[in-house]
Amino acid sequence: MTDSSPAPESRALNFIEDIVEADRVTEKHAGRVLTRFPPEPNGYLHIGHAKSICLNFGLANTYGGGTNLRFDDTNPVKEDVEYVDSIREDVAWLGFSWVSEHFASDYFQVLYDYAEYLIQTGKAYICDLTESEIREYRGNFYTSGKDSPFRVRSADENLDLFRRMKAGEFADGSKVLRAKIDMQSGNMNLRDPLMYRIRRAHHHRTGDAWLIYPLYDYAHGVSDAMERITHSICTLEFEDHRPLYDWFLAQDAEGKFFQRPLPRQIEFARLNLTYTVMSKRRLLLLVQEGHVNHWDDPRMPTICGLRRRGFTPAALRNFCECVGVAKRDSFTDVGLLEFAIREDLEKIAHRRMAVLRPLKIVITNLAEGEVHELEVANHPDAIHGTRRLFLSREVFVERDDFEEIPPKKWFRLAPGAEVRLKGACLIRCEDIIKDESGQVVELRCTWDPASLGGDAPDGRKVKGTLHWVSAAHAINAEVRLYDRLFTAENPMDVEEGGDWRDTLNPQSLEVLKSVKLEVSLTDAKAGDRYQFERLGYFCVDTDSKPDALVFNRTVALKDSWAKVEEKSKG
RNA sequence: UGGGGAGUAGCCAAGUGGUAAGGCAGCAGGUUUUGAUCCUGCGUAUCGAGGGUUCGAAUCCUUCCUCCCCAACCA
Repeated sequence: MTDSSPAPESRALNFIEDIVEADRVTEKHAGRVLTRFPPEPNGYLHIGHAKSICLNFGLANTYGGGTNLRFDDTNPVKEDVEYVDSIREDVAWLGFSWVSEHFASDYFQVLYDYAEYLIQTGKAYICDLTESEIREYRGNFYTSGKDSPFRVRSADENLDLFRRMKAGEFADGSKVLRAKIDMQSGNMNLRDPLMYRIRRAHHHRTGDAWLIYPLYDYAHGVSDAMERITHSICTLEFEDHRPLYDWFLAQDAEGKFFQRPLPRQIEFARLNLTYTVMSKRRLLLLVQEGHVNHWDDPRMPTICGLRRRGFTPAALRNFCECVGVAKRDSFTDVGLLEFAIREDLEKIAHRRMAVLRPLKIVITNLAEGEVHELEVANHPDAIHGTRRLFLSREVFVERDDFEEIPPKKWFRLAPGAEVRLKGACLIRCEDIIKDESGQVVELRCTWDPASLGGDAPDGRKVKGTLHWVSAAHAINAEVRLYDRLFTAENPMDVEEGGDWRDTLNPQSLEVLKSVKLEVSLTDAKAGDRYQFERLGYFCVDTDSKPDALVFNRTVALKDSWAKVEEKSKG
C-alpha cells in the first residue's frame, strides 16, 4: 500500500510527521507505517502516556498504518498482570485499537538466539566483574572506561558460559553478558553495555522458564525489529541510547535475524503539567502514603483517575493534540487540560440543577401544597430535549448567592433584590431569618406568579438568574469537590532541604454531604456526566448507590465574577 | 573536564533565506433565563546574546550564554 494518505493540511506537521512524510515520499518502508506503544507493565498509565498513545496511534492513523501494543516486560521483579490489564483498558478507553498485541517476553528465545550470534561473531562477552567493579571500570563523564579483563575471552568460552548461565549453573549477579563496543566512548551507553543478567525471579508470563533476562537497550530494538516497526517513538532521555539501538540491530550484517529497512528511533519531549507530578515512582508514593485513595483517585493524573474524575476520551485526545509534539522540554499549563474538558462537556453534558450549600427560601405567597410542574431544556441547544421540574413553596438556593450587604454589581439575592429562579419565576427577597448566632438560616421571598416559566409581563428585567431546587422534591447527595493536588506550579522545584510532598494541597478534596439535587437526577448511574447549572461539570462516582448518590466535580465553570471579586479585594 | 539535546509572547507551538500562524491564559466590548457558552476586538514577540554572509536572516556561518538528559545487573 504505497498510497498511504498524507497528513491533513488543517494543521502544521510536527517534526515526526515530517520524518514519516519524507519516508513516505522515498517509499523507504514501501508505504508501511507501523508504530508501537511499549509501556512497562509496572504501574498505571498517566496523561503523559496519553500523549505518547495519541502520538503513536494518531501518526499511524494519519498515514494509513497501525500501532502495536507491546508490554516491555523484561524485568520480572517489577512487573505484574494487574498492570497489563489496566493498560489495555486505558488504551482502549482512549479510543484506540492496536493491530496486534505483543510482549517483549514473546521474544526471549529470539533475543537469546541473537545473543548467541553476537557472541559467536565476537560482539559480546561474558563478564565476571561484580556490579561495583563494572561501575568502576566504566569510568565517568570525565574519565574514559577501561576494558574488563574478561573482554578477551574466546567466542567458544563465552558461548559455553552463556549457555551455562541460561542453564542455571551460576548464581544471580555473578555473571553478565555484555556487548563489546567501546569503553572509551564519550557516550556512557556504549561502554560495553549489559545485555543479560541472571535473575532467579518468577516472570508474570514466562514463569520460571528463564533464569536470565535481557535488558531494555538490547530487548527493545530487537522487539521493534521483530515486529517490523517503522518508527520507534520514545522520549528525549533515550536520545543517547539511539546509537546503541542502531548498533544492536546493525550487527546482524547478513540479515539472518532482521528484515530491512530497520526501525528508526525518534525522540520527543515528554509531557509535564503544572501543579502535577508525573513519575510512576512518585505517583506510587502518593498512593502508598495515603495522600490519595488509589491510582484512580480523581485527583491523580492517571488515565483511570481522570476517567473517574469525569474526563472524556475526546477531551484527552484534544488536549494531546493541542499540546503538540516537539523536542523542547516544556511545562504545559494544567489550565489547558481544564479547557479541553470544558470544551467537550459544554457540547454534550445535559444541564441539571444542584445546590451545593443549601439556603432555604420560603415563598410566602405560594400556598403550601401548591406545586407547579415545569418543563425545562436539557441544554441550550434544544436538540437535547427537556425534563420536568417542580416548583413549590420551599426551595433551596446556594448560600453564596445571597449577600446581606451586596458588593457593587451584585446581581444575585440581597435584601429587596429580585432575581430569577432558572426556568421558573421571579422572586424578591423580603425578609431574612437569622439564628441566635446571627447566621442567615432562611430567606422569605415573594414570587410573581405572572412570571412563571418566563419573564414578567410588564417587561421588567432582572440581572441575576439562580439555580435552585424544590425542597419538597429534592434528593440528597454527596458531592466531592476536587482541586489541584499540589500548590506549587512545579512540585519538583523545591527549596534546598525541602520535599516535593511539602507542596501537597491540603484542600485538594472537599466533601459536601448534604447537597440538594433536582429529582430528575434520581436514576443517575456511575459515569453519567452533567453540568450543574452555574457550578461546573460533575459525574456520578463509582462509589455512588441508588439511594446514596455521589458526584465528583470534574471541573468548575469559568467564573468571571470570582475574578471581579478577587480584584476588588485586592 | 566527556557525550547527547533544546532555546520564538505568561504557557504550549508553527515557521526550513522574502519581511513572525494558531491554541490556552489575560484584557476590553456585545449577545445571553448559566456572571457559562457564543461573537468581536486587543500583544510594537530585542525570534537566548554578540558578530558575520546576503538586496533581504528566526531561518546560513561564527563566538558565547542558559537550560535539560546520561556514569541501575530500571525502563
